[in-house]
Amino acid sequence: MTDPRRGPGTGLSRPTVSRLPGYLRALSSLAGSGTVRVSSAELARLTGASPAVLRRDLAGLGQLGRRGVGYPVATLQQAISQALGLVEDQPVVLVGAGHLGSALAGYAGFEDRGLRLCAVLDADPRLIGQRRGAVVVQSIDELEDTVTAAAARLAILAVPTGAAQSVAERLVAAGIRGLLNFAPVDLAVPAGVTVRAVDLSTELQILAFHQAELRPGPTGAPPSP
Amino acid sequence: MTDPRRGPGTGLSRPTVSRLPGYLRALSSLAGSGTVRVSSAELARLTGASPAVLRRDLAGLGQLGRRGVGYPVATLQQAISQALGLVEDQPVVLVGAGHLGSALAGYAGFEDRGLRLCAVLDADPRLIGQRRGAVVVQSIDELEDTVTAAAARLAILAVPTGAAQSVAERLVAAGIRGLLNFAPVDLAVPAGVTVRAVDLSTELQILAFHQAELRPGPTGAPPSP
DNA sequence: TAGATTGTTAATCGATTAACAATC
DNA sequence: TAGATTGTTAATCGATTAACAATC
Repeated sequence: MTDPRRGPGTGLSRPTVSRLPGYLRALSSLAGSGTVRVSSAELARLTGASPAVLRRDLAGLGQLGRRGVGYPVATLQQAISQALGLVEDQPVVLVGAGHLGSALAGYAGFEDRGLRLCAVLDADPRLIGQRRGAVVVQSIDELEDTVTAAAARLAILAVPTGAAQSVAERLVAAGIRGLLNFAPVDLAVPAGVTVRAVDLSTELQILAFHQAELRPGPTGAPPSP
Repeated sequence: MTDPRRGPGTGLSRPTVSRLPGYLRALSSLAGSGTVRVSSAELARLTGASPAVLRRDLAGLGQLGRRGVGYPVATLQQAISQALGLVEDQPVVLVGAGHLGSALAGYAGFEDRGLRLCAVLDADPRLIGQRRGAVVVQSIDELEDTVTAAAARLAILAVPTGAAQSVAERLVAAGIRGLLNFAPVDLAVPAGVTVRAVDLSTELQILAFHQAELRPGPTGAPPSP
């Protein structure tokens, strides 16, 4: 056994975990329109997954569907929320109240999705005291106290590139275990801490490849839809 | 042959393409500090990839390194830029000049990374004429003309969820082939168009799983770093 | 020459797909 | 019963890893 990356008990692969939020979103939409039951074929269509992958993913969460019938929407929502650790709202600390941080704080989907923005911090004294979403901007000096008080394990980093690494280190030292990094830099963190990076350039560069790749090939006829 | 997803000539796998921007970023940093040569071990360390994956990825771009020596930084930058289709700056259209759109427009790394923000569009008449980054906000009525005039194939969608699908359709009809979607909705697009989605909730929910997973297991002792 | 490092091959690992028996 | 749909198995596919020969 070299690297047992799977968690204790939960036998969910990385790709499976990355698809669960998408299922959850589609299920919320279905629930919102009063749908109580859904088939793997329908949910797959809504999320872009294949029906086989979907059934396999869901089978990993327990005996949720009924053969010949489908899946109960509410049960599925509960099971996925539980698997992701979102049964109780997860407190999230946001560092950075600039343009990007403000936009993220205003995101209207935290509560609905098992997340709760519990604090916004910034180093700029002029921003302290201003409203962002449902909270008031605090000084970054209060970082450690805030993370501890909220028992937060998730944080969003929307600070200038030059500050990202040191703020990340303070967050981790205070107890943060999952970091969503919007600064264009590769953070170094200790084992046991997960970083996900969102970088505008990276995303656009990947898209650039795909659009460049799909030039009309040597065969003259363009592919029909 | 069922689904030849690889492009004409360029034999780059999806995971390889998604790693190239990271290499490019590390190389820019190296070049900035005057480094002219780098080994796969060092570049791997900087980007978090394994040296073997890195060499394999780069081998797909041509004969770039020299055995016993390493890779020339400048040559590598050129080769990756070429592979991604960024030798000439790619024009990018941004739709949405609200909080998020404004933050994205202010992103200071477009030019350095082979991208050029060529227009910002919004439906709100009060925003039209305001500066965002290096450009002035135009009416969304000019969407088709703008995309055509710039020959843009990449666009960023930072509009309200309810508007995302219809704006996406207009962009695609005007010639956009790669869409970076910040709205929390699964866009339906025709074949040949690539969508990448950035969703705050999705990212945080994935992080929630990882931090929940890493609870101390049944064995008493916490894992040492 | 000796040491270093790439490019490449073969082995391993893991995920997806297709098919179908179980079961509602 | 007949039709539908899940849960699961086996086959396929693709990526990563480890090792090393080639070569600077």
